[in-house]
Amino acid sequence: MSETSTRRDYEPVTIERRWQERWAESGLYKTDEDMSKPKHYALTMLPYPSGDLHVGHWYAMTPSDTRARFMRMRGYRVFFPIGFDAFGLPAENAAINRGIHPYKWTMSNIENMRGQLRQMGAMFDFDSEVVTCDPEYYRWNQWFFLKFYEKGLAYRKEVPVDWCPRDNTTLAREQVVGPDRRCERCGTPVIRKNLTQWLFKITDYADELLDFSRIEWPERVKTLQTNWIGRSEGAEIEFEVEGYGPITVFTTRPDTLFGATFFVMSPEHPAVEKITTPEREAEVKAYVEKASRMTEIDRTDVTREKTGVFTGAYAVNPANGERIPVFIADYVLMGYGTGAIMAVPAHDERDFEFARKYGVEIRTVIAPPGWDGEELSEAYVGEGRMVNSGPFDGTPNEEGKERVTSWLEERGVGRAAVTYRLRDWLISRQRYWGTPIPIVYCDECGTVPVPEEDLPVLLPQDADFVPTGESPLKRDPGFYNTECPRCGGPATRETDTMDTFVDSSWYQYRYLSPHYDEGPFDPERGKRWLPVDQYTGGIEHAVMHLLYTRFWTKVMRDLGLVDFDEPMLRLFNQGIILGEDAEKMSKSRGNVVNPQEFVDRYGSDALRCFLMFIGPWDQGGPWDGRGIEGVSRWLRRSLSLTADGASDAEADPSELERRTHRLVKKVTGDLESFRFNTSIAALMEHTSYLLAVRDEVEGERWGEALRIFVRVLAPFAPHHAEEMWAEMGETYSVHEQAWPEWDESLIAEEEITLIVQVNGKLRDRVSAPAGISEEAARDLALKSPKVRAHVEGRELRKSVYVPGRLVNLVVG
RNA sequence: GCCGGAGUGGCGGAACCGGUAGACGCGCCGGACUCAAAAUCCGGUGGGCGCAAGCCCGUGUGGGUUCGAGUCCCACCUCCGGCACCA
Repeated sequence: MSETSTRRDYEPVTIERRWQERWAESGLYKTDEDMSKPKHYALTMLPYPSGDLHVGHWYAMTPSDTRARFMRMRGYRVFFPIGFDAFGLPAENAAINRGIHPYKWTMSNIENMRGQLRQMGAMFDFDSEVVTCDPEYYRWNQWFFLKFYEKGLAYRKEVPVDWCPRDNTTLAREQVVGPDRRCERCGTPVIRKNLTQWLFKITDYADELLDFSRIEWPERVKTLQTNWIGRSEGAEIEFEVEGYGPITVFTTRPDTLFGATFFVMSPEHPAVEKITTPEREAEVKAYVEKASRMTEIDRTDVTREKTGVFTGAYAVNPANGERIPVFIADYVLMGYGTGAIMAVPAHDERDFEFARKYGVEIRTVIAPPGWDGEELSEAYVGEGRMVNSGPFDGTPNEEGKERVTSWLEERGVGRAAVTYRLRDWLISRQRYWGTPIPIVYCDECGTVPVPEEDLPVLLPQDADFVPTGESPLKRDPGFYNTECPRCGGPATRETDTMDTFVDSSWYQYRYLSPHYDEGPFDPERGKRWLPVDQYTGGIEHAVMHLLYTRFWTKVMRDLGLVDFDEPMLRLFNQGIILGEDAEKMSKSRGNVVNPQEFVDRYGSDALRCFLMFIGPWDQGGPWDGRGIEGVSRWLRRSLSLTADGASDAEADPSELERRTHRLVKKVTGDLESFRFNTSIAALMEHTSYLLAVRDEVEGERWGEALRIFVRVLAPFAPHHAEEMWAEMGETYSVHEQAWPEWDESLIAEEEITLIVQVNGKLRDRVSAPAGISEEAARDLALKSPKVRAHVEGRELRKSVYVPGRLVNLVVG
């Protein structure tokens, strides 16, 4: 029977289903607990249960699976769990639109997606699955909240918050994106509100979060987080405001203090009302009023002309005792530093613009190179020597920063200070579908945490969850009204729920023991598996999830729950898979690729391999519907390798061996560094070679070469490799086989192709023995007629020899 | 404006340490099989000149370093991502 006729009815879907069943029956992917092996905790970001796995999930998860399988074959015990990030807005919105309860909607989606995940053929250990909307899970969100509260890391405060008018809830600052400040979820521009909200004190960890020395993460993420935290070093300086008292400013330029010719406060600064003189009151009030009505977008528009009003008050510059006018202006933000600044127009562009407009003195105190004493035509922000600065004249300004700071310190009017851009994490959400915050308010006892033993505070099933701007839980009397755990008197519950980023901040710990009920995770399991060795997921979480989970782990360490500092040692960010039109996939564009269609037609392995083949994983790229055909063709062709061939043994056996070992080396190196695309290219190339020599290789050697090939293929195309392995009569399962080793000495070739260049230009390729000497190589090169044509009649000045590769003849 | 990243055939991409530019795949062209088509298989495929051997050009642009540059350095252009009145 010819190979084409046996393969004509090749049906990947049938084969794949069969193996998936066999794998499940035999428990092939139950987590290996053999403690004699080194551990490898591989984690892929958990999906939101939106209903169906889209091609983006495949793009994120199947290469992660390939990597995990590779580690398993290399002798690690691998933990590769999966779960569902099940709280959040889409469930509620779907519920509102279709009248289904969010719980039902979410659970049926999860059920559906579990099946789809199995179809991927990934080695997920489904026994460790976590569903974050399960009380068994969110109970521990509440437990953590109480621990944070005890440590003073959870607090409630009236703060200006970003409010999404469409989703009817507050957002964390990280969840407001773009220059026009839109909601990260729905794209609606956010508005400002003042609300009393719960926050987590992530700023306590700002400095530690800037330290990436213990993790191998992409530079990109480290930079994004560093910028987001935005550490600025400088000084706090107290300015005495006449008739009021000291007001503190923050500056990064204490060296320019002598040039502070005016003082500016944010319109929201609490002292504004008190310092304003009666004759300026009306104007100041009007300005404050106007500023408060302005949207955040207009307020922070850099291109807007600076405005402000004089308060009538004067402050004293502590450096030189000069009286300087106090203004309010909306370019000073209450949310950064102290909400007040010393304005140095000569050395700050904003202050310069303001001073020009309002006729304030612009006094140079840092001399630009070659400065002749005249007034500057624009702010000079560069380096220079201090001038007009009393005792500091002549000091280089960088040195001046420290000297002025200690001078202020000695006089008790200033100190070195650090300010961050990072704000505390606002976790309150006015929505139903989230973890209730375990706090009770009692008239007698005030704010009372729910005792640990009363957890979980269950989310009521029958609440009316339509959002109105207030938490739906407030309208549920059964939930809202309760007893004070302290005095037993009547009390009410906190009705806000937690940001869903709380759920994903620690899920990697819960996976270890999803049903453990004495703590968030079983410490014994933790010792075996923590921390996560390799995390994979999208870059979009750089300053949200990836920052929160680092914060969370540091708090867990300080709570004595873990003994390490970082949750994930290594991180790899995959790119985004785009539509065929190279645009982001979206329903409105109609360019969404449904993976199911391709699974049904070509099989999971073809889809997996195609997604890995498309390009570098961190780059993403457009989907190419025809490209998958090529991958499918390759897999089908490779299947015929297992059919018996003739055994005339004509092919060069060392060539087969060399290529096989070279393949192992190549794929091993590529998989170590996530280069799936070139791995697949090498596998394809090797397949073509094997097909070409198949009838010319003696049986034993052929079998050995093929066993290596199939094992190397296994992480990429797990079903396909399993099928080939079985057809070869090998014992189940290929996925329990060891990753093949390669022998460097077998890779080396005896004959090399020597490149011959003349003046750096390629002129010929000649065959030469591998260890050829420089002299011999040069002589060989000079014998080539092609080379001679370029050398003849010219002087050979020198030659460059790269052993085993090339010889370059330099002629004049 | 500031901070990252990237520009290579018709397309996705490869070239990992400065040493054969374009691996692998798609597409396209030609051939085999077929009554025919699909599928499959074989061959070709950066551009220009040439019958050919071969020669010249070619990795966003311009310069530089080097025996040799897609790769290193300088300047610039374009695109993508992030931040942005942060004192």
